[in-house]
Formats: sequence, structure tokens, C-alpha cells
Amino acid sequence: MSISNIEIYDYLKTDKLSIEETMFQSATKDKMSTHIIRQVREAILKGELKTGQCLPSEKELIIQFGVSKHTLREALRTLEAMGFIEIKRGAGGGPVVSEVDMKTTRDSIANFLHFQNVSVSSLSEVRKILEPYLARKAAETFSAQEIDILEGIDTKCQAIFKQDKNIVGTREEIDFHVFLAKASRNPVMEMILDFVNSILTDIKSHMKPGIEFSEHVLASHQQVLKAIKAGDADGAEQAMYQHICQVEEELADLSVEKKPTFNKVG
Amino acid sequence: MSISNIEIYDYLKTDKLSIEETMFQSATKDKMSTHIIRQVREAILKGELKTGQCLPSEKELIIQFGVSKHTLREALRTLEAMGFIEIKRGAGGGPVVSEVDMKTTRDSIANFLHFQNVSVSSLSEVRKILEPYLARKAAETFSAQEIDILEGIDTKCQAIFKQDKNIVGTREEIDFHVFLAKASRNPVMEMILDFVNSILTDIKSHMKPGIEFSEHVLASHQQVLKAIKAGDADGAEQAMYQHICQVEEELADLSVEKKPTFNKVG
DNA sequence: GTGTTACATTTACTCTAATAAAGATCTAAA
DNA sequence: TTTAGATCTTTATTAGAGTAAATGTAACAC
Repeated sequence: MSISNIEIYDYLKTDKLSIEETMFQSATKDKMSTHIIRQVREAILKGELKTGQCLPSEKELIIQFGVSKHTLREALRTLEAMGFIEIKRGAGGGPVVSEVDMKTTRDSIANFLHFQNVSVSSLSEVRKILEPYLARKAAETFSAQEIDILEGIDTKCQAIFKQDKNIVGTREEIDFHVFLAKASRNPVMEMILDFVNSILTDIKSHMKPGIEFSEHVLASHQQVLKAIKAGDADGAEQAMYQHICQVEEELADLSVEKKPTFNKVG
Repeated sequence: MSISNIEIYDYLKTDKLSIEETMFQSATKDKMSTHIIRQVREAILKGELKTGQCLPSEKELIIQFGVSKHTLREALRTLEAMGFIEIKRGAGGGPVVSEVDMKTTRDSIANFLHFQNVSVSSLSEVRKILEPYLARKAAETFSAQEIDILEGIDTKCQAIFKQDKNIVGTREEIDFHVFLAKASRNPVMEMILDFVNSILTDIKSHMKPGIEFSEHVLASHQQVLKAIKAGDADGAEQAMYQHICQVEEELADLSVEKKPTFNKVG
């Protein structure tokens, strides 16, 4: 039983019972599904359940937790929304433990920021501090292989531009910046770069900038790339800073009506 | 009906039908609950459903969407996990639209970073870039009232220390840093400061540093505060940088065994 | 009048049981 | 050998009944 570590219904039952019998018990009679969610989540975070590992089937879990199908499925749905599990159906299917991925996290951040006052300038402020630093670090530390990859991303961007006369809204445009974050070997930095650039790109594509915008972006990327290839840390830092400022200015000229809707569910 | 804008079952039905009838249609026959989630989510993001607004009751929604209770509830559960709605029971209860809050987002980020290689140093690298900048900005732009609030947070920290001989793991310790982010009037910056400091604090409290650690932190905060009060931008920037470096070094001396478990569900 | 109790209503929560649909695997026919 | 179908496992969806919690309200006692 891959889930033997998870405490089950009997405990929950007595827990619930004691609330009724004890005076002054805290009033948090949690829902059954909440108990299940917490247990599975903690088992995953403690490493007792590992990525790729299959949980027992619905039928089995119903028995182990001692709850109805409906209640169990609500818990699994929530865990799925959190990104902790994926559920496949059919023979050999069922819930499988999975790493919480960047997409899930990015969506959550985008949902949150939707209610705040996010603007191009607020995203640009963060970029102006972090990205020149990362460009410098890339120039200092990137291996030949890493430079190849970065150049590959840039080449792809140009190919896309030649075909569509637009690179705004493409994943490749974002990847150029996110890949630089890898220079830091810092997952927190990578994550920040990912969501900042993804959300900015989403705003951009609503603003529909013209061909010149894409041209300017590509030219700037070229400059940054050139400096990194030359190992010119100062040059890379400055080129990146100017690139971000230029993007901010050009977008400021376009009127901003639309808020980011960003991602899709599912 | 507060949800009149939401397209309903008939559309989904035909949508599903067309997939079977059209050639080469992508095979993504989404689950019913996914359709519901997407519709409600988009209605909220488009502003058609506003914060505080009540959705119809389960019974009503079942009719409007033309699905069973089980399916609808799964969708509501997911929307709840995403932070878009809160569900109350009893008369006058039901699902209510709510802003996605920082806690939900922070939890999601913490879940994601759990699977990455987050360390004190990766968090500190981000801090060392952003926080001195923010301290400088605070020294330059904080109003008398804002300084009062910051001083109030610091006073609270000291009171807690006098009582418990420890401030690690308290919300107040985090607030000192997050409040500085307000100097930027930048929601993205505030969010980053919040999760970086929250996760760092979580790691810290697992490492159980001694009394001296809290003493050093309080002393550093004092220096930063003093510089900000004096309007000394350079001093604030430097004090903050040294503070972060010191924290990083002292934590490096303690062995790191535990990963962050961080937040609770519910 | 005022405060409390008891009841009724609304609503979400949980359970049982059964059918539908999807994916994997094996089998037999072309 | 490949394709079409049968079969098995497992999730997806539905239906209906009953439970529990929050709220409002009316009756009651003081």
C-alpha cells in the first residue's frame, strides 16, 4: 500500500467526536475533505509520497479513509488544483503524485496580481533591478554550451519574426529572459523571472504593439547576446537595462485598457 | 441572477457534440467541471463577477449549469482552492466571490519551491538585490505616518522578544521587511518580498537559532529604521545589505536538515 | 419591553447506489 | 501483421435521501 503512512478515518472520527464531548473545544470542525487534503499534502511534503508514485484507486482510498466517494473526490480535486496530483482514468489510471509545476504556480500568481494594481511599470521596476544583474552574471559564468542554447532561443525568435512579423506573446520571447536566470543557479530567481516575464508578455499581447516593437526587441536581444558571448559583463548589464527601459517606454505610449486575463484553466 | 453572464449547458453540449462530428478536432473533451471552472473564473477576471458578490446557491447553479450536484461541487471546490470563491453554509450562505489573497498565492509558491532546490542562500541572493534598494527608497520617500507604522512594527518585535526571547517565526519579523516594500508602491515587489521572507522565516524556524540570532536581527532592524528616520538613503541601503548578509551567515553555521513544510491547508 | 428559548428555513455536507465513458489489454478475424 | 471488437479496470456523472450548520423568527418567561 503506497499510502500506508496516512492516518485514516478512525482517528478523524474520534477527533470529531471529542469536539462534541469536550467543552471549549476550538470550533474548527473541519470538513472531512480538508482532513484528507492535509494528510496527503503533508505526506508529499515530508517525502513519504514521492513524485511519480501512484496513490491507490478511488475505491481503495474510499476504504482507507472511510469516506464516501463524493467526499474523497472533492479532496482529490483540490489536490489536483494545487498541482500535487494528476488523475488519469481508465485501466491503470488513478491519482499519481506529481511535482507542483511552474504553470500551476504562475497561474496562481497571475490570479492574485489580477486583483492588485499591476502595470507595465511595476513589472518593469522589478525587471530593471534583477535582469541587468542576471545578464552580468551570465556574461561572467555561462559555459559555451549555455551560450549555444541562448543563441538557439534567439535564432528561433528571429525565425518566428520572419514568418509572423511578430514575436510578442510567444514562449520563445519569454525564454530568452528566463534562461538568463539560469545563470544564477537560483530556483527562486528563475521563478520570479518566469512569472514577471509571462505576465508582462500577456499584457503586451493585449496591447498589440506594431512590427517596430518586435524589431526593437530582437535588436536588443542581439546586443545582450553579443555582450554575453564576448564575456563583457558591463556591456551585458547595460544592454539589458536599456532593453527593459525601451520596452517600458514603447508600451507606455500605447494606451492600456485591458487587464491581463493570462492563463487558461486545465 | 447574479450569474446571468455565464454561458450554460446547452453551449457545452453542442461544443461537445461538434467534437465528435468534426474531423481532426483536438481530442480534449474536457470534463464538465472544467467547463464550469473556466466560465466562472473568466467571468471574475473580466469583472463580470465582482468581489463580494454572491453566486446563486448550489441548487440554483445545478439548474443553471445543468449538471449534477456532485459535478458542480467539484467545480466549486476547485475554485475555492484557487481562492476565487469562499463557501459558507446555512441561511444566506453559499458561494461568494472573493479576491485571490496573498496567503493562497504564498502557499502555492511554497508548494512549488518545495520541489526545487531552495536554500537560505538562494533566498538571500534575491533579498540582497531587492531589499537594499527598497530600504533606500523608503528613506527617500516614506511619510511621517509610514515611519510611525514601521516603528510600531519594530516596537512590537522588541516586545515579543522581551517576552519570548525569540522573534523567529513571528509575523511581525516578516512585516518589517514587507512593509518596506510598500515604499515602492509596487504590488509585484510587495508580493515577492512577502513570499521570500515568509519562506525564509519558515526555514529559519526549523533551524531553531539561539537567542543571539534574534538579538542581532533586532539590532539590525534598529539601524535600518534609524537611517530611514534620518532620511539617510545610503545608510539605509548599507544597513539592510549587512543585515541580510549577517542573517545568511549565521544561518549557514547551523546545519540544514529540514525542508520547509510552511503552510497549512484550510 | 427585554432577553432567552425553541422552532422552522435555508443551505451546504455526506452518504449510497447505479450508469456512462475512457483507457489498457487481450483476442480473433481479415 | 494489423485491425476490429470484447473485456476489464478505473474515473466521470447522475439521482436521491438524509445530516449538520447557520440564520431568522416567533413564542415564551421575566
